[in-house]
Amino acid sequence: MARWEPNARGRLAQAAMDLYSQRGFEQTTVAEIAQRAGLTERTFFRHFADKREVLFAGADALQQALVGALEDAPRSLAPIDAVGIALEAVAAQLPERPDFSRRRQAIIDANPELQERERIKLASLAAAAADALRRRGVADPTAVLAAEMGIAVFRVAFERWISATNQQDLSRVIRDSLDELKAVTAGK
Amino acid sequence: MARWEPNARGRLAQAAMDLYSQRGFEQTTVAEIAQRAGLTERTFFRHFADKREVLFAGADALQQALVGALEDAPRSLAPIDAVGIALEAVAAQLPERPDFSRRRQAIIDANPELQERERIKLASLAAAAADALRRRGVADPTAVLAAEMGIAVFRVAFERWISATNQQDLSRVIRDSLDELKAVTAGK
DNA sequence: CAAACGATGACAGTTACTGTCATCAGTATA
DNA sequence: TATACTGATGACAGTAACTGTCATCGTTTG
Repeated sequence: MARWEPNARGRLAQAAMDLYSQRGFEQTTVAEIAQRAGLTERTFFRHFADKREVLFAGADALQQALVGALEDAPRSLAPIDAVGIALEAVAAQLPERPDFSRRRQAIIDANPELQERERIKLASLAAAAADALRRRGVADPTAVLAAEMGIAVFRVAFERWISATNQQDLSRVIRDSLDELKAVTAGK
Repeated sequence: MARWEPNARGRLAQAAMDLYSQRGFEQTTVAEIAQRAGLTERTFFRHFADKREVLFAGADALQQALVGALEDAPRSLAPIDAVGIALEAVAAQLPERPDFSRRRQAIIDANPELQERERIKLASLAAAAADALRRRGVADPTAVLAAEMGIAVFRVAFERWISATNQQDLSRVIRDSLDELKAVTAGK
């Protein structure tokens, strides 16, 4: 018989989501999360670097999808369009239904500390995209700007996607938002 | 005679900059900052919301300059060009010489927590710019995208400006960077 | 001149996070 | 089969960021 219940990390993440939803992020202590998961506070910090990180553990997979897609994209594509393809690869990593993303985003939107972490994760995505573009031969500052624009498009599209009224695929919303971006910088 | 030495806030900010530079942000305690300023830890937290905020207290003035310039800019300008003018107004708030900005940025670049705070401050600038654009009659998502583009341009330009080799005005670097942005989204 | 004010100090309390050592079921090794 | 090793967890003490609260006492105001 196993010495411990399996999937400690998953239980911690679930307990954290539940408590952050119910009481709010600040009003939840790590001790409470650990207790609900049947573990100790110390073990929480072995699985997650800090109290916020439990909501952002999935970011690594998104970053890998982004970079992989940029490496595979046809070299003939302009930087901004390669980024567009990469954004759709990121979208493919998310569940088809936005329910989970909505729950998670509501928690983040209710707390400034979590918004800080979200922004730095997005900045990290942008930096990884810029690196991948440079490996495609795109020079700075074009690489940085194309990457930042891609992330801006993703943010706008994601927000639309999880909005209550939206009916479309994230992939579709991304394409539309990218087109609007191109119109903006064309000075229209 | 005054009951206390004047400019407690300024002394705290100076002490913090000095110590963050010498020992690094993490290795500096708030108690040390307060002691160097001749005050107590409790007083530090009356002037600054947290240990990071002491490096970002100037952000309010930048935001006001940004919004003011957007309100004053000719309505005939395309959103992205109005944003360009607003960025130059922000630049005018900074000292002409990048020395101070370099010192400050070196501290931030050495610490992830400070980078989080920097990013959320920039995000706040972007949100304020988007609001100002909406008041100019620019619809979403154009307003959001133009604002985010502007902040991306500012980041790139600022980094160039404080680089050791740069000789140009921040204002000039901003104009150049904005032109490069336009080239990116034109699909070149 | 008395009362209200406002910046600061003193001090106790909470909690995020870290370092360190012990525990012990499972696994590899001699 | 006995022994050593491993790896996830617990136990526990410690640091430091931040908060709440009350006291202090020059300054300002009526």
